[in-house]
Amino acid sequence: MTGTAEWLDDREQRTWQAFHDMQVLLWRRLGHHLARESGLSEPDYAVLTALAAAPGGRMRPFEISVVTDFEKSRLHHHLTRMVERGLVTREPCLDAPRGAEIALTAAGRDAIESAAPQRAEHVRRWLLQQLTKEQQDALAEISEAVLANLRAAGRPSLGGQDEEPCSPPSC
Amino acid sequence: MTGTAEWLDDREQRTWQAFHDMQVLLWRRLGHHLARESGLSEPDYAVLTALAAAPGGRMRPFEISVVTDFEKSRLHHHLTRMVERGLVTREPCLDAPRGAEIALTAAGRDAIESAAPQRAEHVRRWLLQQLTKEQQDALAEISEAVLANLRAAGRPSLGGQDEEPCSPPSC
DNA sequence: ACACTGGGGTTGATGCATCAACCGCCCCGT
DNA sequence: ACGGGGCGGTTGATGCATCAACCCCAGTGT
Repeated sequence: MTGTAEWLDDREQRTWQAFHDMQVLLWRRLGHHLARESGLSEPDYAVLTALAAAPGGRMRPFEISVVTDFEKSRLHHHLTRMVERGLVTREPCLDAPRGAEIALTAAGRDAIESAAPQRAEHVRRWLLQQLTKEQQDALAEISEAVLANLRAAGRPSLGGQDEEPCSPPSC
Repeated sequence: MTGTAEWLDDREQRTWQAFHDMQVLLWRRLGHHLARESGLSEPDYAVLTALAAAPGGRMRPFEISVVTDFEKSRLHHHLTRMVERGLVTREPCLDAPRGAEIALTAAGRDAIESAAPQRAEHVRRWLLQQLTKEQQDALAEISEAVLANLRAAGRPSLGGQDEEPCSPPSC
């Protein structure tokens, strides 16, 4: 189609395969430890982290969705489950008629404060400690490069050009 | 506890944050493209790839679970959905009483054969082309190092030592 | 004044992931 | 011959992710 080969060459294949497998296993491991030791899921952790950093432990849902990068619907459903478990409360927003406000409960703050150091330890143990300092920096640069490209191509209307969010040659 | 600081230092934090965000966005992008262009999910793709590489397009479920690294239960549920969509069939296994056999249908083979080149293109476009060859190799080495550690610690009874699958100091 | 649009939020349906328990059968030890 | 244990497979329950549609209100244009 676009003149590219059908599949990946050896170097590409090795990189992709290793990256793919590593990533799957790493998330699984981190998620399991988080759940077993803190009773929190990854999205729980993301939401609680955002709330804990906010003044008063309170945020509007759409603010949370910005920092966690969750769709509003996903976030709403997740908040509903978190309310049921007593981690947060959903209150009507005072200065906006149609708005809601999410507030951390005491249990929620306890949960995130006890989970955070464990999380740091796990990230070190399963990822960072396996790498030299040079590799850590290399991984940061790699990630930032890939991320920049993803974000650039994911926002069609931002730089002024009406670029396609799909693949460049033929979409 | 183990003498480690409570949270990550600046270098660690940068690496972790970038890696985390990159990974989330990259999977989202790849998954969306796969779904929109091929009508397949990531697990569909993994299962179909395994089957397409098997002689006759047939495998026992437990064989699939080995190569895809899916739990048997997850795999069973997923296969059920794939059967309903006509991608594979589930047949009683001839030479094993209690066993089943999964076979690729014509539709399943079409799906994977048309999806594979697109997949390769996406992996190149969103990951590999953003990296220099040195970075590709660095990412492969990083991934393999992390993966080796994950796999080693994930199998307590293999080297002879009864090692903990949890963090090393206190589990 | 009135239709339009857009943002914040909600809902329901569907598909995917995980856990726990269970069934049948084979193999092994005694 | 009989009792366990383990493996391949199945089931149901629950939580998470995604999509599409919808509601309400505010601001805007005309």
